[in-house]
Amino acid sequence: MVKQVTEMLKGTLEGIVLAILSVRPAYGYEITAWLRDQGFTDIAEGTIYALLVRIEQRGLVDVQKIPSEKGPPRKVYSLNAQGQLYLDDFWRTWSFLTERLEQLRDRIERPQEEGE
Amino acid sequence: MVKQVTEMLKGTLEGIVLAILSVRPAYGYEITAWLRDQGFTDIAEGTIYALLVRIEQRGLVDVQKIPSEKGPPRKVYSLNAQGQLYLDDFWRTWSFLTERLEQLRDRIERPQEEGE
DNA sequence: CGCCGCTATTCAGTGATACTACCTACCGGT
DNA sequence: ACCGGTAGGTAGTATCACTGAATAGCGGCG
Repeated sequence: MVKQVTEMLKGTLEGIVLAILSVRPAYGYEITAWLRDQGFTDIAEGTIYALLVRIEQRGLVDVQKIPSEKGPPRKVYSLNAQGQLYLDDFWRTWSFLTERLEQLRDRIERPQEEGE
Repeated sequence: MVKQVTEMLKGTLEGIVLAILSVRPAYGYEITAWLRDQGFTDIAEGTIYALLVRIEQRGLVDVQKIPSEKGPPRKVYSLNAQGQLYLDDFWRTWSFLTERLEQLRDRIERPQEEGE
């Protein structure tokens, strides 16, 4: 029943990853693990990698291949200037959405103020 | 460039419409107009109708055909018990997402507290 | 040595959702 | 008869996340 989060993540997950990369560069496996840690337990492995490929192709991130002690080399992504602009847009869009949703929720909780 | 809202609406728009219907019953044309009014200027006409068909088929709303003075009859949708349960789930999922995003934004704005 | 587990990435196919771009239909006014 | 506003509907497309794999490097255990 509750696959809502899957659909709600569309468009948002991208912003989340860019936001993570704005804190510091990271690679796919690391990001996935961190997200699971934060409670996004149902984010599939492949999802993050596909997303990273997309944002790389759009030129929002720079990539560096760095050898790992244990396993194949890591692709470390870092946010570039264009990515930062896109992230700013993301936060604006997100704020717009949250404001509208908050208004709706308020109206539902206080039906007498239905003034419209 | 800024089609972010389109992707971010996926999964969210459904909740928004259900939330609107929880305030009072409404019909498609009315909902679309209201959304445009609220700043969702790029929501296409057809989108809402398709969404209403979906939630009706899932049994989240009840439908009543009511004649209009000007134009074809309206299909007035109202949230039923199952829809209310689904809406509750939506708010839970939404809260989870906003909390995570707020945490992320806070961490970015205060990078010295990166403690993790 | 061979297998397993962990790290790390990639990919083809599927499903859900919103958009584009239309079409149908009812009504009143010119 | 036509047009604009009201009202609903649909086929095709694009995007995005998920499923379920495969590939590859490395270390440890029997």
